[in-house]
Amino acid sequence: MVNNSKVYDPFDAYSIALKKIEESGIIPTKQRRVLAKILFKKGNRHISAEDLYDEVKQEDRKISMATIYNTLKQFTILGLIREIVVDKNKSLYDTNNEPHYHLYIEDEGKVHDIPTNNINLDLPSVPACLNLHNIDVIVRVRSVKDNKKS
Amino acid sequence: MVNNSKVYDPFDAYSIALKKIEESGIIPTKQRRVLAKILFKKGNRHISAEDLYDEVKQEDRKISMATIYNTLKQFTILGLIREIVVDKNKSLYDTNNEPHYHLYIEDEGKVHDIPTNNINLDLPSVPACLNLHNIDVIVRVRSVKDNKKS
DNA sequence: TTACATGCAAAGCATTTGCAGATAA
DNA sequence: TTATCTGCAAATGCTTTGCATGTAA
Repeated sequence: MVNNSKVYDPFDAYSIALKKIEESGIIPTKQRRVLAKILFKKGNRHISAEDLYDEVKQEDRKISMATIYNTLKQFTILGLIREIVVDKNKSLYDTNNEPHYHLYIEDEGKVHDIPTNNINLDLPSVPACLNLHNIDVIVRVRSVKDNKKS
Repeated sequence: MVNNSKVYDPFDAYSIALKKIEESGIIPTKQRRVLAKILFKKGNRHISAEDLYDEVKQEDRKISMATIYNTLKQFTILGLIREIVVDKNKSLYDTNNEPHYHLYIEDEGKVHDIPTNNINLDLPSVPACLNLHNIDVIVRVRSVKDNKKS
């Protein structure tokens, strides 16, 4: 018996995530709960697999990279997080489930959210033969101090 | 002496590209001209490094992958093409220099252009401390026939 | 008990790099 | 001639996979 039975709190992202995990049929193992806590107990995040690995270590635990990747994939399929591909060589995982877009500061490798109400995106309707999955908007910027050519 | 001295045609994308290459100071070597021809003589394209490699081979030539990657990077820096990262493990290079956004059909791995006049994107103004580099809009869709969950 | 999950190490794969030889001007 | 470029092979770095072991219920 897993002892994580707290009362479901519809305003707590971690609580919501745990509920979705349980409902989905996958087992809420210790690793999955630890990762969910890191992901959802600290507000909206844009976190890489390696960041997660390090944060687990900071809690004097250890979860293998294989499990971290597996879990990130499962959480993505469950709709708990969203993968954002800002750079060829690194995926970030976004815990913000509200519609929003991203400001990517290239020289820092950091992502910030842009609330949707600041953006007005009128798309032509998607053809009936296609299922809309996602709309990624990434505004790519560089710090002014970093004035390398174009 | 490189024998590619045709009259500059301001309406031909290949001609424009060659001119920019010459003006930039990099040498318009045979490899660079072959790649520029493939990129710009066939209308707007979204092509991967491997696609390019294969198309060169179809012309009974051979250009090494290292050179292809080097050239794509240089052309990107020169502003001749734009790198679009649709998927974690593959970059595509876009020869369309007009402002536009992308429709990405995930199960096919294909990208189509969405003309800008079909989209109305009102962004909050970028803070003065940042240089706007690019805005990527990727509309991710799946074929209806491909009805895997979520 | 048993299906499912984890973790290690190895594999995979796109991309980059080091460097010797080739080439443009 | 000489700076620049090319191509091979090796290296890199993120991510995935195979498989033996562990675990939740």
